[in-house]
Amino acid sequence: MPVGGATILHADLDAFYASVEQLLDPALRGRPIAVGGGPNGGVVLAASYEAKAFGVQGGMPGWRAAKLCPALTFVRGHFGEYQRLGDAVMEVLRDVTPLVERISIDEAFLDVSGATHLFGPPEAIAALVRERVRRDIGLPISVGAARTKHLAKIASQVAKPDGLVVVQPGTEREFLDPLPVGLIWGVGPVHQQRLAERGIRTIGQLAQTPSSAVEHLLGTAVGHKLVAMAHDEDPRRVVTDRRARSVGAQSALGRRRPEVEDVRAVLAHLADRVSRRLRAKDRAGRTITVRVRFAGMTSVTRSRTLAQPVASTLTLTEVAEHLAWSAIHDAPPGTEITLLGISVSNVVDQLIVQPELDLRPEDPWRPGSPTGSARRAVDGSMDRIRTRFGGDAVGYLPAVLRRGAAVPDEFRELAEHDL
DNA sequence: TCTGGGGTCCTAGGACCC
DNA sequence: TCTGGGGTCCTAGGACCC
Repeated sequence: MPVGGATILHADLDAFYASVEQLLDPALRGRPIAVGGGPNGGVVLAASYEAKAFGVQGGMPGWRAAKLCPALTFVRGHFGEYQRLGDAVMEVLRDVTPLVERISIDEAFLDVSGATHLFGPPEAIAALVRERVRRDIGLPISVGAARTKHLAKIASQVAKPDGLVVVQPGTEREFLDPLPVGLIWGVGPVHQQRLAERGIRTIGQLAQTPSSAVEHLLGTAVGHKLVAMAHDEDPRRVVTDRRARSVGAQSALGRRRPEVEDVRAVLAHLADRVSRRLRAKDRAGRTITVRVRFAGMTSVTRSRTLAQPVASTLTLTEVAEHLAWSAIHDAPPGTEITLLGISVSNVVDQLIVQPELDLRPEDPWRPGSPTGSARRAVDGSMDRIRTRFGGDAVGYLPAVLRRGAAVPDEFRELAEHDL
């Protein structure tokens, strides 16, 4: 148990992808750069601080970024390097304590309460981590230290770029009160707007608002949580073995009229990616959700929960196809689609193979499709070939996806959570 | 010129059960 | 004949995060 001291650290690499590019190519240092996208299309995945100064942000269409910052240099990502360097940073953190909770490629919480006898007080540990990451890896990293995860995370945001902020116990209120509510984890543009309409802009103002009023504004659970955060009540511990509760894959397609063969090919490709990840970890899921985005950015989901967990490519494809067409048929005739996605939730361990597919007649499998054992045999041999010869040895990228601006698989993998 | 891809959690209504 | 309250699961949508 932490007894006092700002023993929770939040370590967050600064503009990670962009910093890696500047590390790899000295000519890019000190210049506004964007990873991904381009002046004619695609989205910016990350921007250097020099680019952020012009208002360029991740997720922004490339043409808009180029307009904001005419001198912007677009670079293709070195996704393998991001994975390698992100992992290396985590090893530096684990040298300090095993209590590291990685929450993304470039970000982690540390509980250093057991490390102070070796390395000194939390502020010294934070400084040490920053120095080692800079010296051994060459990347800038910001660190926040506080008594809770929530506050440590806010502190690291305040510390950016390349800084260290320690919230000493007892000084939490004076630190939090003047900060904008948007710094609270879980407060995005919508909540911020709704709070602002009631005159609530700072965390201090939020802390002085009755919980019931905020719950009325944002819903019971969200409101309750936010007020607790504003009061600096955060019971969460650092958890080292987090596992994903769902696994999914999606692809933007550009605008197209939905055609049976296209839809089937894309869904088969997505189902293959999802089910391979499940099988690799001996897991399976009961709920299958399909997302269809239509031109105009409106998107709908259709889901179905099966009696048995599934992890077979073919089953997933068939259920997904059924769900996708149910969504498409509910849209006005002639509507174009721009994205298809599949997600599997209600995920469970499945060390023993279930008789997945000897199914009820009302289930939507096509008549004459393979039995459960045939499906397992196909998946099994595909998985073995891929293990031997690499992921691209079998399977194919549908022509529909090749025509669009498909994102490289290495980039997808960066965002995957451990199953 | 027209917006990526991976996730988490919450809400509300309906079905169903006891 | 009319009626309660609690709990669980499922579906669809939405806000948010990296």
